Amino acid sequence: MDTNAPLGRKVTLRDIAAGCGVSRATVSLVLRGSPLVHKDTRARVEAELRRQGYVYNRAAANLRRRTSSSIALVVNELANPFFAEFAAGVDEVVGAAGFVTLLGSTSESPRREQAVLGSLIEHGPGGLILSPAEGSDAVQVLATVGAATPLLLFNRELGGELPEAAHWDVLALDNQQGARQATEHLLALGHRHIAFFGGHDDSSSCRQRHAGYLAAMRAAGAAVAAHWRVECAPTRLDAAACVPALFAAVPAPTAAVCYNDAVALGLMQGLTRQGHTPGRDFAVTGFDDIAEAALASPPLTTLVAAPRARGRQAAQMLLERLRDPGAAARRVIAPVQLVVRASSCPPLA
Amino acid sequence: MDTNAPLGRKVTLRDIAAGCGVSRATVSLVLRGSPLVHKDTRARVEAELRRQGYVYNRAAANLRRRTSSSIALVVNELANPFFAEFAAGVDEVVGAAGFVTLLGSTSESPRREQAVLGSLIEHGPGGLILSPAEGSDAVQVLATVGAATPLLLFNRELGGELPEAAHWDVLALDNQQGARQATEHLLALGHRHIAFFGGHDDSSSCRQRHAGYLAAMRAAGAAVAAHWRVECAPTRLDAAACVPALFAAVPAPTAAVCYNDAVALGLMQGLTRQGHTPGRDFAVTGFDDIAEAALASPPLTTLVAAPRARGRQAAQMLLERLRDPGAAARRVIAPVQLVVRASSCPPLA
DNA sequence: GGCTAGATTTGGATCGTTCTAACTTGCGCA
DNA sequence: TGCGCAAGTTAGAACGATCCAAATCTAGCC
Repeated sequence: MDTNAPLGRKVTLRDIAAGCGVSRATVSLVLRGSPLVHKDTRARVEAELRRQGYVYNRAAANLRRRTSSSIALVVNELANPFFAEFAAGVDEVVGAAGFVTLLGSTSESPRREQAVLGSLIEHGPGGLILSPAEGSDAVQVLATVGAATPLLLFNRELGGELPEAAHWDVLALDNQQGARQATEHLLALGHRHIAFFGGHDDSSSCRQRHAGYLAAMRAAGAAVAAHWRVECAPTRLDAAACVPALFAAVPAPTAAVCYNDAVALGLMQGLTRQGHTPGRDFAVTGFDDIAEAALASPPLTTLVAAPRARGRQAAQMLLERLRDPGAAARRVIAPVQLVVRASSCPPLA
Repeated sequence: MDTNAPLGRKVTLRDIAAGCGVSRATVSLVLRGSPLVHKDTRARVEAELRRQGYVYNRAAANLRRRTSSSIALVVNELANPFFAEFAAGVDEVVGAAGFVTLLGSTSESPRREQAVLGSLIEHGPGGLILSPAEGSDAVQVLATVGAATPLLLFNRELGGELPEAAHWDVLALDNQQGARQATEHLLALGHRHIAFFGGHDDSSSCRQRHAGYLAAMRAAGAAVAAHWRVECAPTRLDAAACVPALFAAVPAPTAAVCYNDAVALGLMQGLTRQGHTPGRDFAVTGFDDIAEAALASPPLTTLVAAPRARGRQAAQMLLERLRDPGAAARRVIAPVQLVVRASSCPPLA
């Protein structure tokens, strides 16, 4: 191929047609594997395609056919391993379906999210998977995405007033049930003084997890002391710094359900610094099962959300929506699974 | 906006033009902020754009202008945090330049790489950033990418025979210099018996790192025993299993430069199992500075490659290439930086 | 040979935008 | 009055594919 590439002008249908004495229409049919063209013609055209090194211009085709061959994926933070896995899962399915993934990362900034959405939408994706930035507004998002592009929300809800006719699909994690499982696990081990540690209550996922914790405590008839709820930024560093607050009053907790793994790791670090030994005299659970969770010492009991599988699932849901735009909006809550490791010990006798 | 959206037909220039009694050309000029249109006309058109909820069709524009507004990014494994960071860096710069990122992940399979490249290239990206899968072939890659799309290789070389007129840009890490720094650091601490542990010599990055180690040893006049080179798969598990080989003969090493962090963590695990205490009676260095490195016990001395910055750099290089397609091919070797942590101790007295 | 059914092929319009070259105006000035 | 010029505006042909309806080419059959 490429034998006489003019270098600069791309090879088009017209060149191929001219090159083997058929019409553009015929070449187009060959490209799309139509049964209408004669075997010999097809062979001749295919040879010419190879000879000239033709590459299909899908944008032109999409323009004419009024179709799309891409899916946009906007995540709040691609560098976060959780979302990287998610993106990998999305791309896997999207690619297998013959679509291409348009990527955007928002760094948790609603302003950047608006810009990214605006830019992506101009490329006419067939659908959009969005893991909203913290604090992004439903009305604004809908305004730039428009009603024509199917939208699937992952992991978080949109903030602000919901417009009346808001219809999009949702794939969320079962935060509440997950935190409840973790709490029940600690209760079953014999703990009664269990804290809920980390995160901020203005994040919806944190509220849901906290609610799950409270539900489990209530169901077990366990009292909850006010100082057992310690808020902090969802980072290892801030978590470690906030540990003293847990022991500021009596009764001190003997275990903590953490907002997520980062916080849990920070908590364990802070505990060690105070002379405690997590996994021996204090039980800890996390959420997410990030890579470090299994490697920490002690290894962290946590909830696995299987982000890659979630990515595949999200892509699948969106593809189904493309097939049937009229179907009712779906709301899928994916279960999470408790993995018990050494960090969740029974209370000291 | 969106007041009377026909739902199904998208709003085009023609609709706007008709809606406010000007020609398509004028609307087009307004969209592109041309100074040619009269202030009042512009205002009228802009109002109509908002009223009808117009969204720009960049694909159509690209078709006519014969330009592109996307950059393709193909990585061998997006779920790997190193490449996720890299991708985030790429997207940051690509997005800021008004382009969109087309994403593809190959799962280290040259076959999938071919498929992904073929699919992406049909969308006519302005350029392509590729971190090749292990074992992907130069001739094949060039055949599907074509000569028209600028190519930037990251992190790895392409295998196979290089075609005569192979011109692409390259951004690589300074593997050799990095390993040399690590080795010199151990030498400076007083070690003389230093092993090179892990990786396979058929990977180019491993060969480069090994060469850096040898150069440092040679420069210091330190002898190198044959059993100090232990090959293993670049995984924690296999590394831990191969530890005994280091001590199979005398003199036993007192330190090891490892192929990467995964291997280094495995080595430390294996050492502990054998009754050694890494960071006290055996010094270890890694490569990559993965997230776990700082959290391991002891924290791992390693080389940071700053993948996010590399992503930004790669995107920048490609954008420069788009601006000046004729410039000579560039080959940038990004330096890596040694971070000293507790795993690299001086030899026991 | 004329006629028809089926198999192939094709010209020209079209998708939504931009580009080119030309077309209006209005105004100042000889 | 007529002319040139600048400022605004626009018709119509692209870009590279697909769709549609119509054209062409077989055979087969009476």
